[in-house]
Amino acid sequence: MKGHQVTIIDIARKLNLSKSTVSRALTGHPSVHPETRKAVLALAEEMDYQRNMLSISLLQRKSNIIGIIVPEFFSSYFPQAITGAQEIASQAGYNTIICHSNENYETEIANTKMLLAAQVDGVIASLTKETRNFDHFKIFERKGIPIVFFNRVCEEMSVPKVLVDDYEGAYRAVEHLIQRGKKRIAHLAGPDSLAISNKRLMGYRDALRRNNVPIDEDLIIPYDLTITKVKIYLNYLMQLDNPPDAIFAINDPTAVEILQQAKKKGLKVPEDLAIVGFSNDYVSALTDPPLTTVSQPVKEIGRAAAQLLIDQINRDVTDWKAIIKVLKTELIVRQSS
Amino acid sequence: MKGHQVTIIDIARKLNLSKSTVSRALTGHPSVHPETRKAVLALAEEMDYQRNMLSISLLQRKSNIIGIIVPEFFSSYFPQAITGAQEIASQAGYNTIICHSNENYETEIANTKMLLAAQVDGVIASLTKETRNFDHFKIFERKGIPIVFFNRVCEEMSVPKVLVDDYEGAYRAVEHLIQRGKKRIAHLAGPDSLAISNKRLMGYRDALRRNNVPIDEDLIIPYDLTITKVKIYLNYLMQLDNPPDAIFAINDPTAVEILQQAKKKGLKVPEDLAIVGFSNDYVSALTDPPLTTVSQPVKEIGRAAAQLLIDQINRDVTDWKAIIKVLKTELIVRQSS
DNA sequence: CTGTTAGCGCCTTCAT
DNA sequence: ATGAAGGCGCTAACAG
Repeated sequence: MKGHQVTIIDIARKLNLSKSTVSRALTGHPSVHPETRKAVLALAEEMDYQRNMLSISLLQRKSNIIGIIVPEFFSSYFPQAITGAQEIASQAGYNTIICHSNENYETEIANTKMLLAAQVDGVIASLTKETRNFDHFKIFERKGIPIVFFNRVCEEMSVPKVLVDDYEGAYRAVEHLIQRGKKRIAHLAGPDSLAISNKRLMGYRDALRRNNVPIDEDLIIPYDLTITKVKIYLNYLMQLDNPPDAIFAINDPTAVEILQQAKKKGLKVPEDLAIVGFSNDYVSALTDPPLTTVSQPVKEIGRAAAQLLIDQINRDVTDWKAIIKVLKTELIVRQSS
Repeated sequence: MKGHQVTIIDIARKLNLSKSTVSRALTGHPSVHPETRKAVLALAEEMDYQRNMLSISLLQRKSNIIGIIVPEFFSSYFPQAITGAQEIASQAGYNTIICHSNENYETEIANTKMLLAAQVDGVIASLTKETRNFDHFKIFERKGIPIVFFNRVCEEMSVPKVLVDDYEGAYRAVEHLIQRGKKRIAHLAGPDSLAISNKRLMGYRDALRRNNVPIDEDLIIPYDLTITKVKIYLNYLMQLDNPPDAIFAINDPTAVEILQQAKKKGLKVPEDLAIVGFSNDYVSALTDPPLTTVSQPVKEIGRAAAQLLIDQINRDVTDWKAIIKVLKTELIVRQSS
């Protein structure tokens, strides 16, 4: 934007026309002489004219930008979800600004401020594991900017959300381990700040309870998703008097790390220790042995979130609908269990 | 942006001040009464006032947005590179708009048009495997908008680029296979539209040549990076009268797929077939056996690209420098070779 | 079919 | 220390 930008005025001058006529020709307005239109379009092309969205956004009070905030970019989950969201957004004429909060609450706040300043028309977000206060998200609501959460959602805000049946998925995963004959099933859980952690934990508990497997609180370890800590918890678990014979992990990166550490300890998977993850990340099919996991339709989640958001944007603030969309998971049984 | 946006005028009215005074207070201009400033800042806070970047961008003819175009989001490479780039960009006060071309030439063109319309101050790009014409990128140069390529760079444009020593990396990888006693080393190469394909291929050839291993053109297969085709090529190779005893793959996803398919065929890795990849993706350490690969400092590549871009943005068009930064790779030997 | 005018929200002269 | 005026690039309303 440093060199001289070609504007409508440049074209108007060269063609001896008014700005408005040029503008009309460029925007496909019907009432403009075919000859004039042709001349304008030809010159615009020749001069590499490009509409300045900034001014249009300012004028129309609509930026056609959607902000997306995700906590990390490490697993294949969020990149995939973003891909789905962008697909729908760009079809609807929206650009996207992607932010990662890097699992950091302060960064998340900074991201929301930035999106606000950028005048986004809507926001799709998934929380950091640290987020317990939601004021920075509530500002959007107050300003009439719709927001949609997915995966890591804000429970206390009544806005659209896209989820999977975490409880169900966890339940089936654990029941599967029981059917495999496992009696001491541990759960490496997520932090209790995240609703998905709690839902998966509930699925775990209920699966044990209904199958009359005693619940041992020592086998339930909530952790902060810092992958390097997995080793410590695995050591702890295996040194119990009555160690687990299976672990259900909150997500695939965790399961993969358990697997690596278990192998290092000389444990046989699944004989000594069965492992089940959650999400069906790209890696989970490639490990040795391949990982049993609960798959979710990640791209579809992104698509759904974008669609719900665009619906909200097109609706008047007064009839916003807090639709909660729950997608299905599927248990994928591989050789780690 | 649908509800009423709080503007400087709103604040001015409530405080019985002029717009300019409020603006000055907000921007930290020195010549404003401390009392006034305090009142303005307090009210701004209370009203959730947020500066409208659109108008500022329009006025200053600088959007503070950097566009990033990458071909895919599937391997961990591009997400990681983007993370590095955003780190530097946001430190320097730039937002980023991320586009994926999805390995599609037309989409790449659409992306560049969009970034142009969004008035980005600069662009970081990595080409699709299909891109052979670069007019859509040259427009940026012509308009005085700097552009930096990384990984998949445009050879015919004299702009900053960030690369790794692909030739070196490939050379060392192949030499390593030779040292392991392999005699028939195949290369699953990338499409010749990409410079990195050719450089890695040259490294492969030279390593064989200098070590007096005959080059068999039948063992060199350029392909379009469509992962599903790997199976076909592996079948072809293994059915040769004199099949390969090792394969050097253009990248890790390819190597991982070769590994999976080889195992399906009952081949022992590395005894029957050694495999080496390129990039040290997250997965490559987790496969069975873990993959030998050439690692690159991906995040650092992203950082370097962003830094070079910001340097260009801050320089006058007349003294843009086409700095080419080459980062080091490192051979990581694991059990697949 | 074309031209004129006004203004989106902000900052920057220039004036007081 | 504060105000008033102008304009970034564009479109929409109102005139012909």
